[in-house]
Amino acid sequence: MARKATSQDVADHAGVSRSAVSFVMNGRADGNIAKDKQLLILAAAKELNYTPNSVARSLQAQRTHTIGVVTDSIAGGPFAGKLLQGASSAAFQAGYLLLVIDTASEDIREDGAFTTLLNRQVDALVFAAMSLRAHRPHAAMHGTPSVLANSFDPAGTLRSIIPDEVAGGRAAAQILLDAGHTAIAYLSGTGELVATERRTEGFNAAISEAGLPAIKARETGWEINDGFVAAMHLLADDGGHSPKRERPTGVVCANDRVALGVMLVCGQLGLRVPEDLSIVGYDDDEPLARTTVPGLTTVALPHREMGEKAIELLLGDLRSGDRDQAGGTILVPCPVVMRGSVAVPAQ
Amino acid sequence: MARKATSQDVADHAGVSRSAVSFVMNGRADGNIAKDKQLLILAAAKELNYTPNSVARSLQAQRTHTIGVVTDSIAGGPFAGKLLQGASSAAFQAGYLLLVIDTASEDIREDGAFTTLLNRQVDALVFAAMSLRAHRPHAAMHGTPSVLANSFDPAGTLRSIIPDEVAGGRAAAQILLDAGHTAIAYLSGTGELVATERRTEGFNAAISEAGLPAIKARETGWEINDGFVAAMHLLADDGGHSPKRERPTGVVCANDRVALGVMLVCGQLGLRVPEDLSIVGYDDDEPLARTTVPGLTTVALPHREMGEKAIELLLGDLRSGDRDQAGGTILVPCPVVMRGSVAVPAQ
DNA sequence: TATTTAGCTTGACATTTGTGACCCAATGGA
DNA sequence: TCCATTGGGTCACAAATGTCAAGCTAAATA
Repeated sequence: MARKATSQDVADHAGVSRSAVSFVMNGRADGNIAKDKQLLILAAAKELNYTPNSVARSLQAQRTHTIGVVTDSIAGGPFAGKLLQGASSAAFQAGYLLLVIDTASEDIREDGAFTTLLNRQVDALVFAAMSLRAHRPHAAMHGTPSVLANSFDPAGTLRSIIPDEVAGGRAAAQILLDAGHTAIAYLSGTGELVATERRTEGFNAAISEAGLPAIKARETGWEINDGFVAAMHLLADDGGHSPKRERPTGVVCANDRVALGVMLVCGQLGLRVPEDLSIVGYDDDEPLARTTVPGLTTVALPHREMGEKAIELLLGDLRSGDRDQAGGTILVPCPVVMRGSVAVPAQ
Repeated sequence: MARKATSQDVADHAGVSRSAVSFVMNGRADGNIAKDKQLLILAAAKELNYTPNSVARSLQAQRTHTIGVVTDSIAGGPFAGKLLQGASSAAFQAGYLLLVIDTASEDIREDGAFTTLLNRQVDALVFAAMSLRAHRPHAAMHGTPSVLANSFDPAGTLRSIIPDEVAGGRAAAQILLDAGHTAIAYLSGTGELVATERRTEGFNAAISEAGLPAIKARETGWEINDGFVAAMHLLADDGGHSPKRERPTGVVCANDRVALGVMLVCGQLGLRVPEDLSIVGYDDDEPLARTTVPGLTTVALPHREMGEKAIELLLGDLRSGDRDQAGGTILVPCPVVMRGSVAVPAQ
């Protein structure tokens, strides 16, 4: 394969000037170039299979059709890449490509990442965190269309796209309420994560609105074993020591791994899921939640959608030509994924 | 923030010509530019914080310092992105960035992906599959430095980087052999995957070299539940129906999810891991393998290393200026990850 | 003093594209 | 006949860079 054909090659081949080729390729031919010559040029272009050199085009137009993405860690969690996949495909459809730099959570690298992207003349910037957290946006993000994805600016100067965790927590509770449960337990995870706080807020709101007494969250870790231990305390018969402790018929878990731990305890104790205990997970940790028996009903984190939304927003900016945008928070809903781990409580 | 500074701006600011600036920035100043002017130019560059516009540079040099990656699916498996992470960081260190396009396993998109990347003048190409498989390389990959990662060309015209699955299967067996096990079971997964075949080949070789009788693989699926079911058959006491069936003291599993299923059965049957049964997984499915109790000893797939290796190879090509490379297969070893699920067998 | 030479500096070109300004021929109207 | 208009097409510029060849100044040599 020789050198790529240039517009000059096409012009020579068709016996016209390079400008004529350019006009045809950019849809400005009507009224400038005769119909027959248009066809001639088009034929020549096809024969040499000419496609404009997008580097030269970028230089001239001052637009690279490229969006820079700086991320925490591509391979971090189990849903790693879902956000990127959403962003990538939304961008590609609009003729844009992504330049992704992974800082591996080392803040020192962030500065280098942004200046590298700026040198490359990206049209817009995204900062994406792999788990929801506050993040002060880099200086480079002002003066170029930018959004934060799955993270938010404490100062509120930049738009941020985050999951609607409050609604998510509410939805998780509502799944059980709708099925008719009243004895509900809540394993909340631990730490001061903002996601956890908001989920708990939503959960409490739903319980209270349903007219049930407040439910105290039981703090657990985030792993299978943490769910296992917590469920042991929660479900095992204590021999009648504590007075009239009611065993819950449904439980909302901090994430799907914890939910799996609960499932395992049920197996051990001879409790059937969902007949004896309904379980709701969180995150839609796919290979896990889909392959348990029964499948885990869970509230999904909308990673893919956040990625798509981020790009949509930026493309809007680019079309309208705005340089700097006001801040604001876009909440993306957390859809409920119904599988088989929830049922009507036994009488 | 105004327009980015150009080399002309720096030249004006320092009172010299643009060429002088260019010389200084590219280390060709000695013997061409007086020392004091060099300092002057450097100062001006720093003050305007000038960095060369890499689009213009790319156009001029016919090199974009960009490598195109076409992939099956970024968010496919649980290790999705590890390969990309390795590639990305290796590239970044050398001043290259990655342009990644995800075809979502739809072959129709592949053509568009490659031509898009070619238009963008990428210096090199990678095709990466998320699970090991044969893949006929796209025409675009000839004529530009290219490699296949985690996939191989049936015609053998292109270099491919794949895990050394034979050695991996051998290593899995060897872990148990080294610990002194002789009663070993093998849950092999199912389907005609090339990875499985090679692992089995390696497993059998190790067993035979150890002087043990051949072990028949038990086909299972790939999920937690498949491991659960298989282990039930394998471990449950059948009440003495089959004559003198020896219970294995160690088991090699097709992947970590299957291994988890086996662990669960042990819990149910009251068998302790690793005292009563040693378990070896495969894949190093991280959040899972690390958080079981005990941690799962497993053979890791070298996704990260394959990504790094792919980039190293391509950077070598680019440095040497070769346009087309001969085919060949690079095997990347699968390292053993020792955790707690293997012990010396009980007497 | 004339001429070479070394050191330093700059002008000009090439990379490829899109586009505003321009040119030419022909036609229509005055 | 002359001017203006218009359709059809081209020239030249701008985008920012790297580099080669040429130019210039001052010192050094014959």
